[in-house]
Formats: sequence, C-alpha cells, structure tokens
Amino acid sequence: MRVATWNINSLKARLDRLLAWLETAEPDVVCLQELKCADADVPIEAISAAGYDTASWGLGRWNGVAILSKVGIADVRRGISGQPAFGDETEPRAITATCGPVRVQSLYIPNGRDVADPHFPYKLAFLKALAADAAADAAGDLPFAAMGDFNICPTDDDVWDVDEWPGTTHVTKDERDALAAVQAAGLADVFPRPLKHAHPFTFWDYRNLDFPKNRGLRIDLALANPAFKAAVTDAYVDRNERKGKGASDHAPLVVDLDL
DNA sequence: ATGACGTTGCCTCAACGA
Repeated sequence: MRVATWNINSLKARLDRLLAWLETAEPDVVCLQELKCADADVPIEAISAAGYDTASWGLGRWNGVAILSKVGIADVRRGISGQPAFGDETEPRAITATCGPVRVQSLYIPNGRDVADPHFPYKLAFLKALAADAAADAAGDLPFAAMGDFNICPTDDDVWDVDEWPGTTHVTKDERDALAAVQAAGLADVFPRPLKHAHPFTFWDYRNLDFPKNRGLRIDLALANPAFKAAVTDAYVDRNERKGKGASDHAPLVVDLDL
C-alpha cells in the first residue's frame, strides 16, 4: 500500500491539484496539513467521489489537519494527550486514525516563528507532549507512523544552505533535541529518495525563485515504529507536485509499504 | 522548463508561513 503526507497550504485553494494528484499517485492513505478551513468547509463530497473517506480537524483560517483513506478510517482521535494550548486555543494540529493495516497520525507542528517568540516554547512543548503521546503507538504491534510537517530540519544536510538560511527556528539544537526525543520514543525517520538533486527537500519558499534554485528544506517527515518501518519498500518526495501554477510550497512525501 | 509569494478574512490591508 501507499501512504503519503502533504502540507497542501489550503485545502480549498489546492482541491483541484489534490484531486489530480490522488488520481495519478494513487495513494491509499494521505495525511494533509494546513487545511486552512473549518470541518464544515472540507469538500468531503469531492474527496469521496475520488474514492476516499475523510477525517478532519479544522477550525478556520489557520492550521487544520486531515486523513484521507481508501481503506477505511477507524478509531479517529483529534489532538494528542497533553497537547499544549496557545493562549486559550487548542489548535487543530494532530489527528490520528487506523486505516486498514496501518495507524497514521497527521501532524502540523507549530512553526515557532522566532526563538524569542512565545510560539517557540510552544513548539518545544508540543514536541515534548508528542514524544510522550507517541510512546504507546510506537511500541505497539500495529504499524504506526507519525507523519507531517514537523517544521524542523533534522540535520544541516536538510537545509539548502545552513549558512544562508536565516537560521533562527527549524535548525536550533533545542528543536533537534525535541525531535530526537520523539524518535527516542521508538519512531524512526523514513528517509526518502529525491526525484532530482542530492537532497530530498520537501519545502521551497514561494519567494526568490527558491524552487528553481533548489533552495529547499526537508521538514516534512514520516516517523515510523518498527512494524511500519519493516514494511517500507520505497519512499520519495514527489517534487513534481511543487511545479507549476497553483502549487503548494510543500511537496508530498510518499511511502510505499509491503502491506 | 520549475520563474521572482500565496492564502485567508472582511478585506483594499494584516497576519501568517519557514
């Protein structure tokens, strides 16, 4: 089976491209982030017509996550245990479901904005809660993967140029340590192959010709438990989806499984 | 070709992204 994760930067604005990509890539399960719409505005009919069930958690113009599945959606859970709120709002940044033989989590980790911004400790707190929350699924026999936009470059190789990257967030030791703690719970990075160039970047800023110049980041990850990892036959970043008019600034990360 | 930022809300600009 084929499982993917994609930060689509607005479900409404990207719907036509999403539907076209579902038809060509034929994933069985897709984790989406940055829906930027409320649950009531999720176009479940169009997605259903493409053959997918939808589980979503969206509140409005910011954040929002979903899981699409051709193989059923069961045991849906919104959020994570101990999820920190920002201000008085618990933001829609995690949804988990069992889809056929796998359990997947669609994650949109807070950006952090700047190391001096309140969003930065919020990001670290979210990751700390995630590490604790993931331990049970990580240790289980059911293939499980926490997938999504982690907003962290795990290593300097995951940045197009760490010297030129205006590196406050995404590359700090605190963030990488917090990510390592999630992995230490029993989740391994499913490292994808790039379709072009040396590094499997998943994000390129819209500005400054970053995509044509391959000034990218690898911030979208699939962290898998041993049962999921053992079933992986291939993983790649579909950078072709970053091309053309109306693209998201992220490309899908696709994982193939012998399941 | 992949081309100089895009999306949303109530909006004519601000907030946000990474």
